[in-house]
Amino acid sequence: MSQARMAGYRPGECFVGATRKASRRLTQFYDDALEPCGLRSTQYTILAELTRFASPPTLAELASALVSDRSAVGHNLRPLARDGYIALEPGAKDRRERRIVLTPQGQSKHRDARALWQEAQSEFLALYGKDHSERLRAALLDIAYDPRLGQTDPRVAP
Amino acid sequence: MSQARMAGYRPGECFVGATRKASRRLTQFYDDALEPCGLRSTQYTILAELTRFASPPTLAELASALVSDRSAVGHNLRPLARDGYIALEPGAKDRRERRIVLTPQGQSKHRDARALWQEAQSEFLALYGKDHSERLRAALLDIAYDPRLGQTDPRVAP
DNA sequence: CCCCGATATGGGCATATGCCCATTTATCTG
DNA sequence: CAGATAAATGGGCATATGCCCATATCGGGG
Repeated sequence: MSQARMAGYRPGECFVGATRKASRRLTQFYDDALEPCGLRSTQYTILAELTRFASPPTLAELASALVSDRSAVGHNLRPLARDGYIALEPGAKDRRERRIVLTPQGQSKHRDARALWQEAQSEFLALYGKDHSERLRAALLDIAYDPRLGQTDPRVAP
Repeated sequence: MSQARMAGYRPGECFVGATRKASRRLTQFYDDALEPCGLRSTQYTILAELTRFASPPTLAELASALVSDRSAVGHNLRPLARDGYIALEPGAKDRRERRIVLTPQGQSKHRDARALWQEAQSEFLALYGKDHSERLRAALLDIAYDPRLGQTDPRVAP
């Protein structure tokens, strides 16, 4: 939009609006950085989260970690499974479960992507400063994991 | 996920990951609050942004204000147009433009939704405190409108 | 006035997100 | 153990987001 039209504009005061705007801008920033490896921010985040579990998580466990809906995670896994980065294995004890396994190709892709991610991460830190950035991230994670703001998946509610 | 499995889990350090997680949680919080009026957070945000313009904006102007892609905004407008809350009028001078007009029904719906939104907003403020909330929002809007993080729409790039 | 490059938008595709409902499997209760 | 209940997931639908390409229109240089 032109500077003239932008002049009278003031961003709203809505917290979800501000968060979603920042989310879109940052997604573009990280997507640009990850572009050489062919992963989107969401896909990189999923591979990275998988490496944080001691053993392959179920869909519900990964969804909980990602503060996302189980079905959404299920959908998000399809392109990754199609490209061979993850595999879904039936649970050994509970055969309703699907354990999400990072394949060797997935581990390799994660290492490649991590280097690109680190560049974006460092650039962001350089732009906003370590203290400010870390306070901001802590505040965002407080919100993300705050059960007072609502259940991530209503099917889990008591 | 069970407390036992959650115990060993630590959220990542990625800024876009944290922002997207917070975005998903807050979207659910505001969506729940807006549910009685039938609007989603995104839709409420669009109606609210439209009231901030002195005259009906073009798609590109609204997309810029929302830190979103022009095509995405075009798609987002369809349900709102279908339900009669907005209308697209050809630009008077430049007939390539579509000016986005808030209809009387849209203005009415916005008023109803705003009351519900205000409740969620107040509840959020009560949970996180005025100072902390406002600092957080300012930090997020800084990021959202920071051109150093990338163009929102590559078609605008030089 | 006509061509040419730039601009505003639309269509199509892919991924992202979440809801509801159906199916499968586990567990509990009598 | 049979039936009811609960839990884990998948399928289908709708919206959200963004990319690429096509189309319509505008504005400037001959």
